[in-house]
Amino acid sequence: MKEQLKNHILKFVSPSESELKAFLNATTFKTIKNKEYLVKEGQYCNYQYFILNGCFRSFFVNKKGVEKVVNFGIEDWWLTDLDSFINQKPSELNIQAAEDSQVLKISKEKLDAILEKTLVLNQYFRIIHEKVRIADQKRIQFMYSLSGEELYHVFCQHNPDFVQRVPQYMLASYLGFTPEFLSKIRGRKKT
Amino acid sequence: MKEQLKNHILKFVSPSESELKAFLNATTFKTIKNKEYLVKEGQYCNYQYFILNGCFRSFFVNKKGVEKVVNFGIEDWWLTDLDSFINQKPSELNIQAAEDSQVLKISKEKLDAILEKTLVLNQYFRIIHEKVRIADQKRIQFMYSLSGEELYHVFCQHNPDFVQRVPQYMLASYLGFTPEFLSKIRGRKKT
DNA sequence: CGAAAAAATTAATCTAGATTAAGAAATGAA
DNA sequence: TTCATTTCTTAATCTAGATTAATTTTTTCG
Repeated sequence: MKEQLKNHILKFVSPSESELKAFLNATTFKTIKNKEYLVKEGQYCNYQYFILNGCFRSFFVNKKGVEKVVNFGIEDWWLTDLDSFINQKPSELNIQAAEDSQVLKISKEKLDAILEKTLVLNQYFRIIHEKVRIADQKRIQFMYSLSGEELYHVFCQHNPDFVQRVPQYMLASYLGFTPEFLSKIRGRKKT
Repeated sequence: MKEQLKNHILKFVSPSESELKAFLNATTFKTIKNKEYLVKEGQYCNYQYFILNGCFRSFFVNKKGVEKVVNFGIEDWWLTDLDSFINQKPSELNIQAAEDSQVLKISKEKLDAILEKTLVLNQYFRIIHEKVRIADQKRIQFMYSLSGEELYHVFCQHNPDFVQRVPQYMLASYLGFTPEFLSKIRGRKKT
């Protein structure tokens, strides 16, 4: 199943056989059942996770005790609490499986050692970061310019398959409103 | 003035003299007056800008014709419209000086050529991206959990110096509300 | 300096979405 | 196949912040 990560890397950069092998060997396979946690608030997040299949949400709990979904992750995405991972501090986020899932994980020590000396893998992760930043930028732009109802419809158009996969209340939270309001929207128009 | 960029790079990575020189030589100096544009919506953004001094805002204009400030940039920050720069498409953002400013710029061609072969500079930009992603993450978390009033006070606490430097209406836009509302907040409590 | 432009304030009114509270459906485990 | 848990819906009420519009203050620059 490391083929899948290999293919993902080859989409963006051209490592030598040995560079690729060294990296893939540094990863380990893990299975997670729906509702189980990859990372819990307060823990140190010492791994970066590549999702092979399944689905995750990352969320935090606000002062009122409400869960706020910050992100989703699906096949072929890298997921972690970056702040915890990079700065070695307790995580403010939880990362929880939203389906039975499989991931490859790599520890900070191993990743650091590889990034210390391998050009192509720095390129790979630089490119991944660029892509995420562009996506986040788009998301902020949407959040700044669309109403809740518009946000929902745009999200459904862009991710028609994905909408089916997570409960409505997670989607509502991710889009920045309450499940009751999402329900109201869905009552208005059929999408 | 390329000393400043050099020092910034040395904070994060350890290039050889020649790697450093090659990179610095690829940058060119530019002065911009307050209100002038580095990037305009619709243009291709072929440069990445390192701010030596001064201040910039990036914004887009929403459907209703209202300017939405997406980000600010100050000394020692890299600034660009990433989507336009990376994917070579017309920019959706404007980047405008909010003070008389000075920058170093590097073209996409030159940067690509350098990143093609230099480990340390890939590390440098990877680290920059990591930092920005962590900051963006924090920002999204704040936006999801704080009221407008709280957002404003937290922002003032974290950036007391900066608050003086930009007009209130830009700050309001950046925080996601109207200048009228910001004015109301400021009327309530003194900060 | 003084006029014009840009920025900030104030106040009245309005609305998208929150909150609260029940009940209905769906899912799941035993 | 049933009981319990989780998820979704509906509806009434409430509020943070938008909108509009007029006024004042500050900045700019000839």
